[in-house]
Amino acid sequence: MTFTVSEENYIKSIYHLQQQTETVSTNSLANELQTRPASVTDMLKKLQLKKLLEYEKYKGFRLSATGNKVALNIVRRHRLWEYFLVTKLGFEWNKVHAVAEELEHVSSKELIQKLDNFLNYPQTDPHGDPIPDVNGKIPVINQVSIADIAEKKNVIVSSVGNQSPAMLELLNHYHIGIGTALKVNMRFSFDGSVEIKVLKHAACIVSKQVAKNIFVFYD
Amino acid sequence: MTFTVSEENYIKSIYHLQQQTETVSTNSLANELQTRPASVTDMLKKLQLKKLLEYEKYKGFRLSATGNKVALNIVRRHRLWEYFLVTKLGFEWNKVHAVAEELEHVSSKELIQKLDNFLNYPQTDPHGDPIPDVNGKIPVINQVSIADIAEKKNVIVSSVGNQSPAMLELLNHYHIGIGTALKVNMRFSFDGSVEIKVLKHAACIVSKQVAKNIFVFYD
DNA sequence: TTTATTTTTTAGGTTTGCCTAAAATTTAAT
DNA sequence: ATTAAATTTTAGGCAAACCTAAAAAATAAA
Repeated sequence: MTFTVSEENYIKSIYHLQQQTETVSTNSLANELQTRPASVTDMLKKLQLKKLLEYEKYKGFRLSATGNKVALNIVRRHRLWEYFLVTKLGFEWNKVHAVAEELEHVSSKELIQKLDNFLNYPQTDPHGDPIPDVNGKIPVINQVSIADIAEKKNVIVSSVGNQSPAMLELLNHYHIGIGTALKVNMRFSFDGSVEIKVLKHAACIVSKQVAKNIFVFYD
Repeated sequence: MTFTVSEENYIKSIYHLQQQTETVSTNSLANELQTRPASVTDMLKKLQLKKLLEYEKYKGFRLSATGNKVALNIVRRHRLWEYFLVTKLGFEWNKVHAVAEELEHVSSKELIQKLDNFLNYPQTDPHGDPIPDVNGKIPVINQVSIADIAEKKNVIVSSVGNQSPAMLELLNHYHIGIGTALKVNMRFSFDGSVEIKVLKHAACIVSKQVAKNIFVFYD
């Protein structure tokens, strides 16, 4: 089965919103896609007809098992392209999203299989997010937010929870990226802010909000 | 200025048809795009309005200077992707067309610039067709068809004029690709067919029609 | 538990790109 | 030079994906 670019965008957005809330609302999806609630309702009907969606009028909705598989495939394509753009073409990791957004809709199965092989089957994209395999299986990465780890521990950044340009700008400023080695010096219980020390750079303090979005490996 | 996928396909097809005939007809374009003449007329009006086309009712049409620039940019993207697919992802050179057809519509300028750099600024695509540079300049490749060269000359295949699957199948069968070294043993004046000898393979005879489509370097 | 507010859906309309059938024009044949 | 045939355009429609404005339903507040 094949889908339009628009359908794929809806499916992908529903998938992402589902990670946070059990069931998705029309308004939140409209907001995510920068479109109108009425347009969302239109598309919901189509997706339901195609058995990609579990949907009852006025009751919210979520992807069906099939819909989920389709979503994972789109996510897979998106993240493989992001990895390609950063590691092969030399894009900055905070500038790949828009381009990957276009590339992900190129549908050739053979293309993605060969791309995956060319990239040597990467496990995560440049933001540290896991790349689903051909069957939609997502590799498990053991990680904790630096808002939650013990002080004085040397750790490696594994991923970043929020990928807005604002967040990425901040991380660049502090010289933090995937793979960066850092240490949590101390945590201030007053507001949950955290003092961190990045190798070869002066110690700095990040807010709890930021800390929650920086994940590091643990075993 | 930005164009829809459909507009880009029309522009590209008009460009290609123009290589053979001075002015393009509605029917031939409809045939090329596997669509109906009436649909073509619709689009012609749009492209004319956007100043991409010189067009007079019932009189045929051709790309304007602007239209030509746009076309060259699309051709550039298409051929860079083809080169990428063959040299990096390991696609067979006769199977890249369809995939490149999708990739060419991804519009990011930065993407194409970085891709070109990554590929090391190739001059020709896997079929030997020249790749226009950022400014639309097409590298000149000195070549002649083997229908026209002297006998007993050792030459290198530079490009193939017809890229239909049928032609590419035939070439694969005779072990002929871009860069293949071969010699024209003799030409039969009766029908213009040509006996050629590919290095390490038995001599074989190709029809005049095939010979006209095999080009080799000369200086 | 009514009433007010917010959310969601329906109704009806637009644009893009396609279609068929019929009319207009050009080209070819008698 | 007419007539016939082929080509091209117009007219009117359809589906996808969006929109606004109004109606319906659900949720929150009084």
